[in-house]
Amino acid sequence: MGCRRGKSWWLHGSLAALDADLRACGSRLIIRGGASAADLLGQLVRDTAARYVTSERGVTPAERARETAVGVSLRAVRVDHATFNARLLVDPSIIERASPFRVYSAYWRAVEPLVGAARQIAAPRRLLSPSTWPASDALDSLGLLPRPDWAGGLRATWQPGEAAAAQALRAFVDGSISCDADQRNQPAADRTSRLSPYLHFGELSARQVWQALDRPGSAAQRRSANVLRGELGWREFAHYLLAHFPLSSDESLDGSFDTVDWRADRTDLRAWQRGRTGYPLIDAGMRQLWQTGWMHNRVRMAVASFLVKDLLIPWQIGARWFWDTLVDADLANNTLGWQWTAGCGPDAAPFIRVFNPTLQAERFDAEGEFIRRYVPELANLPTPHILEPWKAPPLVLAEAGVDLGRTYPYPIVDHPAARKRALAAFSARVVSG
DNA sequence: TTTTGAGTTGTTCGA
DNA sequence: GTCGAACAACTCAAA
Repeated sequence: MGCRRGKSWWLHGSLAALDADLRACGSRLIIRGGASAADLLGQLVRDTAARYVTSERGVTPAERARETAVGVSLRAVRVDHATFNARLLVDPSIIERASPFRVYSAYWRAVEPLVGAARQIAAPRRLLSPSTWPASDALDSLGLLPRPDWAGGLRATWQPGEAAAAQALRAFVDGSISCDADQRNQPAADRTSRLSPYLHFGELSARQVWQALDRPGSAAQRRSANVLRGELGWREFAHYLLAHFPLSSDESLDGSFDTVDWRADRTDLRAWQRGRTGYPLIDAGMRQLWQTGWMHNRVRMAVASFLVKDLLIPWQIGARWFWDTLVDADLANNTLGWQWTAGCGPDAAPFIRVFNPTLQAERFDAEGEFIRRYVPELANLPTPHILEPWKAPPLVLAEAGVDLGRTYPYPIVDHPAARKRALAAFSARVVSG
């Protein structure tokens, strides 16, 4: 099972849409590959006699290294290079502190008031063209589209591009924001914004979302909007953390987690990746990810907890799987999510957090609607039993066409026992000064 | 953005 | 009608 790179598929669509948008105002997208960004930009600047280059300011270590190299290369040919914070509500570097925040609530209390009411400037309708256009590689030459074509599930679910992003934002603000915050926790309800890939690819900015949320409404709507501002707050926090702890995408913020007696069980890992753990909510989530390149956040937490706690597999392995399969795979958000769930990162909880996959299903998918959608072999099981097929009476299973161990697996671990094993392994880790 | 188990209180039901 | 066992419902602390 190789990697899928859902986000490569997205990037292809995103670049195609950008090129179309640019062409509509008299410009076009130039694609160059095969060398470092610094060399390629140096070349392009010579080809076009450009005097000034601007770019978005990055956050990840790779982006920052690239910016430095580009800056050096452009200065050498006396071209100005300026970077701007376009990705975040608040630039992480302006938050002055002796030691960086490590807990979300304290971070957001300090940073939310700094989110200014930035003025929005409309995109220009016309762009100046050079006298001759520099050569561009074809978009297809980047090889971003999967071969063989497995992207049908993605095409059915998503439309990349700025226009689609604006539409998704409008639809969300008009509709889902008015719904009960509880509904947004239910994976079957489809009430989340689904804006994450647009935010990741810069087809939508956090400021645009922030402003869209800032509008009059009932008390319930304002509460709901506040919860969503908090989600943007988590996104800010994730980028802030990665900026301050550039190694955290690979290393636990709490080093004692390296001394946990992790398991490296490839069979269990594979069962998790394929959605064949025997826990219906976990399997539904993992299959949603595989089919659509996305997973509901509530379920992300549950499957991550299952991998790290129930299977005792290091969070980095799960993070890599998400990285390869999510269309919204974002280094900062992915890192924070996994470190938080593993408990080795930015979490103020004084206890080891272990999700119970059945309890989560009872709370957030009580009717088994989400499970039925992604685990069709269980679809005919009546409602209480679909959450715990291994406890269903043989007759009920037979009537639903479920043959445990054949059409659907028995649980690969017993959750209560796995929980105890995890708690023991975690408390046995070596905490050094 | 959690779960579990212990302890307490409340309810039911049969003798 | 009363008593007490059994169990459900609830709260709370600890991991």
